[in-house]
Amino acid sequence: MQMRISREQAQRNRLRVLDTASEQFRARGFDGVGVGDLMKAAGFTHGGFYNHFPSKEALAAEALDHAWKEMAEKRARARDLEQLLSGYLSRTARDAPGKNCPAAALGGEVSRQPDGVRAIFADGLEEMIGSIAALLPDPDSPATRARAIDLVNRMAGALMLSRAVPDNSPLAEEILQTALKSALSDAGT
Amino acid sequence: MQMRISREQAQRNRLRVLDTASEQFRARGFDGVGVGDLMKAAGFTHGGFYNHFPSKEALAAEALDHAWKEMAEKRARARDLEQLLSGYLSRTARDAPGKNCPAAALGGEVSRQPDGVRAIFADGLEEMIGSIAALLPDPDSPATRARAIDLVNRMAGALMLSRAVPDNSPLAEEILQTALKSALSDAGT
DNA sequence: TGTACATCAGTGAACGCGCGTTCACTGATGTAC
DNA sequence: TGTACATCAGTGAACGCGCGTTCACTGATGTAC
Repeated sequence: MQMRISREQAQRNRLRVLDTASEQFRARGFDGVGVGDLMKAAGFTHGGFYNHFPSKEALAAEALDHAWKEMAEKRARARDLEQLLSGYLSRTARDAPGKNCPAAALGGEVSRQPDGVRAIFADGLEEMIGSIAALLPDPDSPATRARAIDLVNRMAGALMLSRAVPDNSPLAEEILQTALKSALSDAGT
Repeated sequence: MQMRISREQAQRNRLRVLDTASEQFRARGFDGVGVGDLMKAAGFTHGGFYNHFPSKEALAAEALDHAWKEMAEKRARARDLEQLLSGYLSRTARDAPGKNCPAAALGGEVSRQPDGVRAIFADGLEEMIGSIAALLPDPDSPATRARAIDLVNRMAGALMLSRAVPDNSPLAEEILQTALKSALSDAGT
């Protein structure tokens, strides 16, 4: 039990809490994760939480932002739209909500969050739309933006619905496969 | 303060609690509505709840089923696919989650619910897919089922995302309008 | 470079509060005769 | 049809529990000289 950690270490600890929160919130929902659970999962006791964040709500906002940034990096790594879509609509992504798109995992709950959280959600979503448009032909046209929005709706919708339905059910699989096939053919080279 | 109501009245009261729960859960989420809140909103005190339902979880399952049935009736009233889509993807629907599609309102949370709830969700979703396929040309072909699934993904995705984004933001509007336009053109007569 | 003191990240007990659920009670309804 | 009694829908106080948050404390880190 060591106390009074160095400032660098404290910053690393803060980041660890944020990473953990970002994953846990997506996996269990904002209400499904307590401050105590969270700090324990990050390897701390609950009391220290308020050295880093003013409230759970403030953490929720920051964790959502963090999740979007992680997704943006992942998207930047995709070779092309096909690779991006088949990763997003994969069984692997379906079964790891904590490591994947916050829109699919938290969209429903975000609508009941305070405005700050919703604004951050909108920023991340806007960036997702932009990065998908960038992978389509004629990236800056309004028609392309519309196609990108439609793709995002399908992606988030399909991933969310596939998760809601019972695990390993044929419908769960069918939703993902159908969404991927339609998205690919609509976005066709 | 009158007690010991007639059996018919008791059944009507039960239904009132169920209606209220069905709306409140969609509007505020399962975790956002307490048994106390709910009974109060229905016009009762909390204690009587357990005369009608064994637990909040059992109510959640039944209320979800109830919501799906309500939606099925609404769909049955639609003249054609165009009318169905423009109602589903309207500002009115966006702003009244409690009276509209449980997939868009609760999909994310359902994935964290017990299997019973998820199975009921899947049944309702399956029926939604079927009733949309029925409005497309060649209703029974596998290709039509795929189109119906794709439409459902877009509908639920768009409604959820439009709600998550700040109220009255241009993006909220754009998501709905874009989704409606794309869905209509893909489903084109 | 060494010493003395202030700082503050993390600990864990404690807080008030709201939750889901239980229970003794009430008194009109439903039933037996 | 009338009377006596059992039933049970709804009430509201009470329960244990977990939540978000606070706080006194610890002791190594950071700083002043």
